[in-house]
Amino acid sequence: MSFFLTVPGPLDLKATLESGQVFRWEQADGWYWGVIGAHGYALRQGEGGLLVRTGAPSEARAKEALAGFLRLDDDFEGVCREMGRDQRLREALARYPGLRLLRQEPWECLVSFMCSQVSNIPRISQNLRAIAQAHGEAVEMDGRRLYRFPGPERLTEAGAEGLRRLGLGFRAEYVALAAREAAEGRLDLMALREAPYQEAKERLMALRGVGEKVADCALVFSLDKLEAFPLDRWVRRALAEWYGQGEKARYGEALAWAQARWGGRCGYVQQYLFHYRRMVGT
DNA sequence: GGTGCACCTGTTAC
DNA sequence: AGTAACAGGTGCA
Repeated sequence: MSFFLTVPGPLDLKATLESGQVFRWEQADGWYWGVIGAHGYALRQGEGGLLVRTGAPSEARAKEALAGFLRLDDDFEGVCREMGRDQRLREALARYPGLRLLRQEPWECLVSFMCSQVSNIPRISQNLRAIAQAHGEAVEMDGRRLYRFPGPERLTEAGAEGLRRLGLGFRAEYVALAAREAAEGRLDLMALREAPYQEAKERLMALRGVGEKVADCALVFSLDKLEAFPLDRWVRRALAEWYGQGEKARYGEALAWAQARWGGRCGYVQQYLFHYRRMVGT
């Protein structure tokens, strides 16, 4: 099935899918291929929206899934107007209009950022593809084989050793432990969507291998906590160079500074600072 | 509570 | 081509 998805406001598909939020969307034949929920999708930039091909059962269901994934329920243009009051963000917005935050599936998102520590984007992608290919359910679409991300039960079976063989290194143990907690019902990620920021963050940080930064990534990219502000090397560099903040400031202090300044826009601001600073180069 | 080191291994930089 | 530093942090002494 194929159709056109009208999107209000700017949407830059490439920047959105390649700005380090998601790691498994791949470009081929001029389309971006990936899985949302149980179905395969191919997306392509269009004027005023996206060209969509999908194996989803109905157009209505596909549109609903895409609206959720792309966070079309956010007032993106309103957020941009507010961000535009800041000099640096205005530059970033001019350069990358339509860079969106995504609403990912929490389990894959958590695993993604557990895998991200002291790694790099090519390797993170490789790790996640290896996990999906080895343990995920295949989804056929238009002659391509895509994979769903395996659930906690399956990754519990795979175990730390199995994950290590896929190249996760020391992160394998962390993922295996989190998988077990989720599979046994001690970790309910979906429930954290309803919990307040601080409470959800504390639950995540109780997991081995999840510190403040990884927790904030899971919170902002999958658990609807747009006040989260993941502070990685790039964002710290941006705050130091552009806002006179100490690059070595304690996480909590830098976070408080950002939240006081940007409030519920922190998620979007972080994404723009990260992407812009990374594109500017070292 | 803060500091310094180890952790797997693919990329990247000489 | 080969080698060393570095990479979207975190746990632990």
